[in-house]
Amino acid sequence: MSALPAAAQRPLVLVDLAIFTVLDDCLQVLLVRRPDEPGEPFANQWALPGGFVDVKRDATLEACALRKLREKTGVDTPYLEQLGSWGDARRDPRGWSATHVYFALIPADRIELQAGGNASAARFMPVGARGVDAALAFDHARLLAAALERLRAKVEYTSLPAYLLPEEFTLGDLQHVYEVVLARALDKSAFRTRMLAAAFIKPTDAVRVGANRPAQLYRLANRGVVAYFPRTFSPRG
Amino acid sequence: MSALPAAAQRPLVLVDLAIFTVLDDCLQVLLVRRPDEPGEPFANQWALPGGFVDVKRDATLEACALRKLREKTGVDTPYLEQLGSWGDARRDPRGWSATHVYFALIPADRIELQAGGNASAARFMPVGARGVDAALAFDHARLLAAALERLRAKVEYTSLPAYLLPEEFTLGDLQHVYEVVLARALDKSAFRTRMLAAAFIKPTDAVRVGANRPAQLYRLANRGVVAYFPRTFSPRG
DNA sequence: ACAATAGTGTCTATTAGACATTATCGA
DNA sequence: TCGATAATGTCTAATAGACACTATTGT
Repeated sequence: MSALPAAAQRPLVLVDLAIFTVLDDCLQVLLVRRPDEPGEPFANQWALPGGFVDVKRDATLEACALRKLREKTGVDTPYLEQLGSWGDARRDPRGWSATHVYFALIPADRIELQAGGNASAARFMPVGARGVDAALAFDHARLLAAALERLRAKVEYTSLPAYLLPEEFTLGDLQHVYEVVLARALDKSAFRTRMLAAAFIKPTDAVRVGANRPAQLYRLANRGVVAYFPRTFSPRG
Repeated sequence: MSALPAAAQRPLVLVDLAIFTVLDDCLQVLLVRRPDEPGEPFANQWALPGGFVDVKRDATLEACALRKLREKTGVDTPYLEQLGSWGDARRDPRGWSATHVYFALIPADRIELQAGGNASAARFMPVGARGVDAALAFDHARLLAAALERLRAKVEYTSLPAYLLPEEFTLGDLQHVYEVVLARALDKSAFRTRMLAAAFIKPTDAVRVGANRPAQLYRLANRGVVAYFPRTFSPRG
């Protein structure tokens, strides 16, 4: 049992991505259309972007995820977190396969969709309470469900939604993305106290003007550090 | 890029396990000694138990993890959670490899260590603030570090330590394992209120007698459900 | 002046932590 | 009676949520 598995006995290894953004006041996930070519399973169906690890090009799994992210969106350094891995004998008709799933958050204003490569089309699709409307290829429905569960759970007690915004944003903007992802309203006063106490944002020296009182602009104090709140948002908590 | 990778271009796929228990008032992790055989890297060094996925025997990654867990400990259904995956070109001298890491919690009283198979020895080793004393094979030191970080973080706001205890336990026992894993003392009154409010344990109709007032025995209300507390344990929080 | 959003203040119910007190057993 | 641990009660400081109120812009 300790011997190296014969090459033919090795599972297929893939990386898939759940890339989220907030567009039109709605949480959306990036999907690509499967190519319609001989030997390609699930032709023309929608799927999460991803594919095989290339041992020649990808030094690490994360590098592979970043490469695929860049290829699809043109974005270089969003928030990227490993979600988990799924592997079994039946999820891909081409053989025993294991996929490493990452989830990414990117601001809508930085996206430049690239439909090239293996995908004949790429688009963001709105996410409802139970996922997207389209049927997804492979087991991507459950991968997406897991990504959504993780995202919605973490939004309750972390600063993750800040990565869905442009570099500069107001506290109103921030509250809005929280409310979009959580699909419920939050109290303004409590929200502001909480965000400022967590100290993961710092005011810039600019304000946003409009048909109302100007709003202070903020930016992340440190893009690499996610803030964890000591409690959940839950009402009456 | 969409073509199936040639068999020789496929990464090696492994599963490794961080199996924790509390023994002698100390958090411990199961390690195995690498075999001293030709072609086996890191001969005689300590490592996390694990090995190649066997596409003939393992229907899924989790089934593979459970198989290895059973082979090493004789235990069938402890707490098992996927930690994440690590894959790159250099972590294993035998080639580009990706390992799926699981972490398990098991009660010390159910363990029957099995040293057979690929491992010439297996033992629990105490875990300090920065891991174990021994040097570990491969990149297992960082895998263990990640497992410890996850465990210690989750102990702050979940019922995980209950899986380190026998089926029946007192609130005193429970507080003790929390204190061992957190390496700090907790207030008894707050602890009890919190555990009972979370309602993941239910009293049995038995008590434990001793040289003091008898203690109510509890058991998990539902072994499959982990309780999440609305706050962290942090003092003055 | 008014609409609109930004930002702050006040009140209250809840609760975690600290610590004291009471309870119940064996020796 | 005493030692030991179980279990509960009391007090206080902190704070989240609810909501009212003030501030500052453009039109």
